[in-house]
Amino acid sequence: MSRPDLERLGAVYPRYLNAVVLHGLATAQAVGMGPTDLYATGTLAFHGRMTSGELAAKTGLTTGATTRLIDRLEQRGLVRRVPDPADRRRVLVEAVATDAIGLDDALAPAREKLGAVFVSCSAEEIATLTEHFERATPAFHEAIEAVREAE
Amino acid sequence: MSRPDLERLGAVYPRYLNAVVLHGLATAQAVGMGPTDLYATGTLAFHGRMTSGELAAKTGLTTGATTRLIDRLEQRGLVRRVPDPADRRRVLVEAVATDAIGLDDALAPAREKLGAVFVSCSAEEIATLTEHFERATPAFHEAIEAVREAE
DNA sequence: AACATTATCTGCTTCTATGCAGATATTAGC
DNA sequence: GCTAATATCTGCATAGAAGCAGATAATGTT
Repeated sequence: MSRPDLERLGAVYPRYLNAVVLHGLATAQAVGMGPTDLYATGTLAFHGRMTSGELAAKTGLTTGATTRLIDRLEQRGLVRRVPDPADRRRVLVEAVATDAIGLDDALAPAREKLGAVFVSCSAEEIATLTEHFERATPAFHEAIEAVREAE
Repeated sequence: MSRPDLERLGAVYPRYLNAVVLHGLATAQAVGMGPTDLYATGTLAFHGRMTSGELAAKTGLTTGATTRLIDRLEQRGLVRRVPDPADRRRVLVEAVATDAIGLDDALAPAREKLGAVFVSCSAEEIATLTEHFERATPAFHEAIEAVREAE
């Protein structure tokens, strides 16, 4: 953070991240689930099919806890267990494309407020932001792995 | 989301938010606290002094649960209770400027990976990003309030 | 001065996520 | 085919967060 323009970013960015995570926690509470459950569902939706073990690795839970996690999600109809035909020990888990939980409603305020922020941007700014998000996403995932390994 | 450039953003952004929140959860776990506790501490650090009641409102907890929250944070030396001289029923809570918990270490990977993303940006792009974060932060806080009220 | 209101704290209870260790089922290696 | 390794599941135990209702203390209101 030596460049002068990065200075200001260094002050703004932590507050921003704090707000994003707090919003995530509030959203989970609004739909009546724990944060882990909600964001594991997101992970499944974005990543696609995944074995129980992979999900355990991504969430940082033990395999036992992950079984229970999947149970909870399945009970709510958010997720489906599919036996892996190639290896019948394994269970593939996939997100169901239904909002059985009112997540859309819970995210409505964020969509509205953030939408307003984005709409007022020029096409060029949107391009810059989109590219940033695209690059930041894997960076966060790598950071997650690194943090978990550091224990 | 009608503009063509917003289309792509709409696909990228949810994944990005998911990654940010997951990283927040992993960080909390790494420092051995619950997500609420960690991000309440952040809120205190950024907002400055705050009464117990205000903190309760910001976290969405009851006042009783907030008392316990402050107890936990105080025990870890992250926070200090200061009696309000103007109104002695009230307790002001303020963040202590010490990293008694290894948060800096836990955030190191994110700083590194994200730092790499930012450093490769032009000054103009950094300006765009900084401005966006500045505007998105209050938007998220408003969304949090809206979600809480909607219950 | 008496009463109502507000702010925080405490005792108690509950709920739920998680870990751990062992069970079960399947595959892989020799 | 027998043994070892792997993947998921189950039983049990625990810890910890959070709610609720009542207690305490301070302020404001008439």
